[in-house]
Order: sequence, then structure tokens, then C-alpha cells
Amino acid sequence: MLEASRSVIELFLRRRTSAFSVKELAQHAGLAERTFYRYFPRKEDAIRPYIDAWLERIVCEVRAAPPSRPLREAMVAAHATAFAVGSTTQWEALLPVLNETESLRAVWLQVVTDAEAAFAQLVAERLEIPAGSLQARMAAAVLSAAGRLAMERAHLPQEQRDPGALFAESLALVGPGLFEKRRSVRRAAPAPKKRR
Amino acid sequence: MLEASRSVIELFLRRRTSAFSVKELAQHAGLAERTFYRYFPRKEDAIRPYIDAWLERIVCEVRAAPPSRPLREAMVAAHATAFAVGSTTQWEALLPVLNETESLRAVWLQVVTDAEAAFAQLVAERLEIPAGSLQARMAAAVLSAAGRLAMERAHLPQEQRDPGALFAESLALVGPGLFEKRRSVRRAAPAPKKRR
DNA sequence: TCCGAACTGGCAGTTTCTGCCACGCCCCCC
DNA sequence: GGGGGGCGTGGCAGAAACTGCCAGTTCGGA
Repeated sequence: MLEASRSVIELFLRRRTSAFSVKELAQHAGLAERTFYRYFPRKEDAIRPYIDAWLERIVCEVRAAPPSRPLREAMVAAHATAFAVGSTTQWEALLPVLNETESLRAVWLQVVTDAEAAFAQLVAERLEIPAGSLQARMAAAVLSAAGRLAMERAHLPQEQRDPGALFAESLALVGPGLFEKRRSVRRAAPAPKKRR
Repeated sequence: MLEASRSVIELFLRRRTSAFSVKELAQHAGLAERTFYRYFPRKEDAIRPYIDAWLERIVCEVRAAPPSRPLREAMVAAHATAFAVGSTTQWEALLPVLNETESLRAVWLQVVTDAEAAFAQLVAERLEIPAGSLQARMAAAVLSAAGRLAMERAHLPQEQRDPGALFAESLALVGPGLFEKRRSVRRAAPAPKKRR
């Protein structure tokens, strides 16, 4: 299924849009049209496994890092190598297509936000807080936002930095508190909590 | 067009899915099917104007706040009132549908990230930095992530806080640096910048 | 050998979306 | 008043996206 995704990606890259029929797509992936739809509910979903695999690599690498290593540092390192590996494959070519093709961008955004659950789990393990806590979720959201930002900007003509550096800088902007232990107890916002 | 969106929203709410034909949708909005597609490229895009209007309200309110008011405070206040107003309309009922219906969620994510450009502009004005700067973009991304998080969590059964409070708390977690002036000069990440 | 589960593919049919053209409306100009 | 344009709208045909149903194949185990 990942291989099917790969071959589909190849087509997307060659044509730079999703402007071709599922018939072609399926044929290129060596599947019948009906089988294609069995794997991927919608045409564009075919790129999901490819991106998922990429994200999973990051999660694994961070999880493999020694516990003594600060979370943020591990994340930056994992992204750096993921981007580096990605560029040897087709990431670099894929990103513009992902950004510029509406239907693909929609899927990409979905995949990235879906990945936040895994990120939150990771954060939770490291910081020893519940995975459903606001801090874990927010940290995950910030991480994926930084990742997305890095990818969006990296291929801009005026941008001189590579995705890894962009990711690191973006994260550096938010301050350390979010990615450290303690804090989960006291509520930071003394705003009036009008319930409903 | 916003009114068309409203009437479509009404249908989405009543049925809790996008499981009905464009024919119905158009008819309910008082449009011919062909005209519907002229307004909204895809079926689900019909909810865009509705959400856009809601986001625009926030931007306007923040822009109207006195310049002396800290950006983050203004944002929190704007979100609080926007959520409050929203609950008198149909927001509260809409959010679960938005989260649980795949095709609608995709549109929602798109709208929210598209809104980041406007947020970045806002941040840029307040902090007197370029709207395209990494800080402005990252701040915008964090703001919209916090908003999204607040909406996602607010309707969870175990969640006791209202969206406004959740938004405030989420933002409080990231520390103040991102939403303040100065800082744009020095680079925070001394990572090796291997360009390609 | 036979059975059943899992995977795959072939239709037929529905829904989504697009291209093209025609109609009515309003405004401007002659 | 009588033509033209633009502009918003809708009808219609057809392509493309998707779904339901059933049939064929493979493969492991009884």
C-alpha cells in the first residue's frame, strides 16, 4: 500500500496537479480502479501513506533518543535528519505541489493535524504528563505548526534557510516553557471562566 | 453568498453529515445546481463564507483594540466574545459536525490555515515587524492552532472549560516572547545551516 | 479435497463537477 | 426608442469521481 502510494506520488510529481483520472492513477500503481478505491477512499488520499511514513520516522527517532535529551532538542534533530533524508527522495519536489494544489493541500493539512495525536503521545511520554492534557496537545500543535511552516517557507524564493533550520528557529520563538516538565498543575490564565 | 452559506449550514446541521446531494443543497439555498457550483467550487466549500465571517470578526475586533493593549490580551478578548456570539448562533452545534465529518473537517482545516495570513498581518501591524517574517507567521500559526484546539476540545465530554478559557490557557502555555516586540533581529537557533 | 476468509476486479449505477450555450436583465451609447 | 454589450443565472450534456453488488482467485487450514 505504501508502494502504491509511492507510485502515485511519482505521478503527482510528474504532472504537478491532481489533474488526471483515477483510471490512470490506478493503472500506474498496478491496481484496478475498484481496488484503488478500496485502498484510498478518495483519490487524493493516495498520498497519505507516503506522508505518514515520513512523520512516523520522526516519531520513532525522537522516541529512540536518550531520555536525558531535552524534548525540543530531540525534535529539532529528528526533523533535521527527516528533511535531509526527504531531500534525497522526492520531498523537495513534492512540497511545492502539496502547497499549490488545493486538493492535495487539504489532504496534507489533514495528515499533519492527524499526526498531532502521535506527537502529543510523544510529548506526554517525555514530560510525564497525560497525553490528553492541554499542554501535551498544545505542544503537539505547535510542533506540527512549526513543521508545516518550515515546509511552506523552505521552497519560497526569498527564503535562504533549509527546512531543518527553519523548524529550529520557529520552535525557538515560542520559548521553552511549553516543552518542559512541571507547570501542568497551576492554571496560567486567571480569566473569568463564564461557563456558557 | 454568505446567506447561501448560512442556509447550507442549516442543512449540514440538520443532517449532521455531508450525506446529501448538491441538488438538495442548492435547492435549499434557492439556487440552481449550476449556480451553486459557480459560487462554491466544491460542495463542502459552501461552509467557507460562514467560517470566514466568524474569523473576520476576530480580526476586526483586535484591530479595533487600542494599540496600548498587548496583542495576546486583545486576541484572548476577541476570541472570548467571538465564541460567546457564536454560541448564540449555531457554532456550538456546528463544531462537532465539523470535527466528525471528514470532508467538512478538511475544509475547516483549510479555512483556518488560510486565515493565518490575516492573523500574520495583524501580528505584524502590532509588533511592527514584516508580515512575512518568521515570527509573524509563527505567531499566527500558534494563534490559529490555539483557536482550533479550543474548538476541538470544548465539546469533549470531559472538558469543563468553555472555548474562550481554553484558548486563553493554550496561549498562556507558549510564553510571552512570541507576541512581543524586539527579538526579530538575533537568530535564536545556532544550528549548522547546511544549505541543501 | 473441500471450505471459508481475504483480496481483487468487473460492471452498473449514482453523484459530483465542468464546458458550453442561451436567456433575461441592466446600463450605456447612439 | 432601439440596439448592442457586459453580467448573473440556469439548462443540458458529458466526463470524472465514487459506491454497491457480485464473481473470480488465492491460500491456509479442517
